[in-house]
Amino acid sequence: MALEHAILVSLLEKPGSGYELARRFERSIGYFWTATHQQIYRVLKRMESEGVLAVREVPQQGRPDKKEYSVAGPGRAALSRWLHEPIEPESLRHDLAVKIRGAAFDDPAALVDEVERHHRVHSDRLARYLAGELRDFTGPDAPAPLDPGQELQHVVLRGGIAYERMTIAWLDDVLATLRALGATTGTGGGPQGGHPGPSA
Amino acid sequence: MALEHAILVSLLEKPGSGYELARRFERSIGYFWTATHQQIYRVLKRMESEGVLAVREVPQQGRPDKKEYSVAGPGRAALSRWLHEPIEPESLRHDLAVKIRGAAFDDPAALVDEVERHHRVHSDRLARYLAGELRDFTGPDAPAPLDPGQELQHVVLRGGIAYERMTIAWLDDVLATLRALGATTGTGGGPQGGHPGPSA
DNA sequence: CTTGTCTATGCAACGAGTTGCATAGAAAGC
DNA sequence: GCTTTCTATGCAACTCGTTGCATAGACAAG
Repeated sequence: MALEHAILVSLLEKPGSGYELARRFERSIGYFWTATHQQIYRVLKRMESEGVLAVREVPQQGRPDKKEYSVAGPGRAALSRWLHEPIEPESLRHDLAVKIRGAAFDDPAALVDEVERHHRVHSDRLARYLAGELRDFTGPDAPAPLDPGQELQHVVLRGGIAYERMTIAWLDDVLATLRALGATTGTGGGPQGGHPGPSA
Repeated sequence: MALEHAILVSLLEKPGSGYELARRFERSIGYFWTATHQQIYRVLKRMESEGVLAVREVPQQGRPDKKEYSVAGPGRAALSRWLHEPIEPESLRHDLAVKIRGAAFDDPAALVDEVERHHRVHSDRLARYLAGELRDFTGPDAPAPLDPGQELQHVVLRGGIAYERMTIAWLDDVLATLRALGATTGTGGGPQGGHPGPSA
């Protein structure tokens, strides 16, 4: 399980509550890992009971108290152990690719809108990543000599940027392919809807 | 659940047994989806009981009998319905990225071997994908005018190829970053092991 | 003649991840 | 006054996915 380790890394970068972690997982850590608050609370509780995390009740004003978690000694050791273990290289799980192959048995043109929607989502993500890069690493307000932790965060972010750029280029390829199939008339066995391609 | 839909697509492309599906999921379909045989058998059973698949017992010689599944009418309809529903754009789950950020709290140089191993795995995958592309789509033995189903399979494969190329380039970036950090001496707080960088 | 590999299917148990719901005070907008 | 939004935590139920194990005949290598 890597959620555990993602939490360790995030808490080492900065201690925080389950709620704060959940928000980080929507932002920076979310570049390469996602988790809901339920999952996070459950795992935090387990990790605390195992002694890898320490908790501190922090009373607050104008908002509910929070439990601030930080990494205890055994947690650091557990992370270090994991870092020295080999892990399986990832394999993709891409629903959209399943849909694209499935379109052969339906109307390929009907997928154009969906693919365009994904294109917009990935373009937005790319814009956010690039803004984050400028803010934290390459812009004038960024710290001049980055420390090792920042260098590593930056290279991970560059990975996210490369991923989004690649995906956007591929979606352009998919759109061109779908439109070419539509132009030479559909085939599979599904319905044929005249579908004026929206301006790309 | 998209495993169900991946199975429908695969069985529409060609009917087959659970075992055969499992092997396809290691190859072509595996470019964008993975599943173990357990998962596949379980889901096949459920889909059959729901009437979306039809089974046929096929006796064989020299090997155990098999159950050949094919898509029934309701299965086709279910796939069509799914194709017209919007799906969530994917989010990454990249363990290696977690490790890279975690390396800030350990010895960054110790990760070089691991990253190089991933580099090799992705290079191998790329080579396999390119060989498959030549065999099925762009080589002299490939069918001259591709039918729509093949065009769509090809664009999905091009996605796999683009993904592997992007990943390999990023891993090069990661290696350069790790080595640069190693050269200027480690930092995080972890152990410092002299670690002669293996030849790139 | 034993070990290992390949085809082929399956159960049982567990762990990971999602969805729906509940609570509760504070602030902000209508 | 009412609804919505934000912070903050959590339970319960469910589905998805993985791991370990079992069976069983055929075939190949040592």
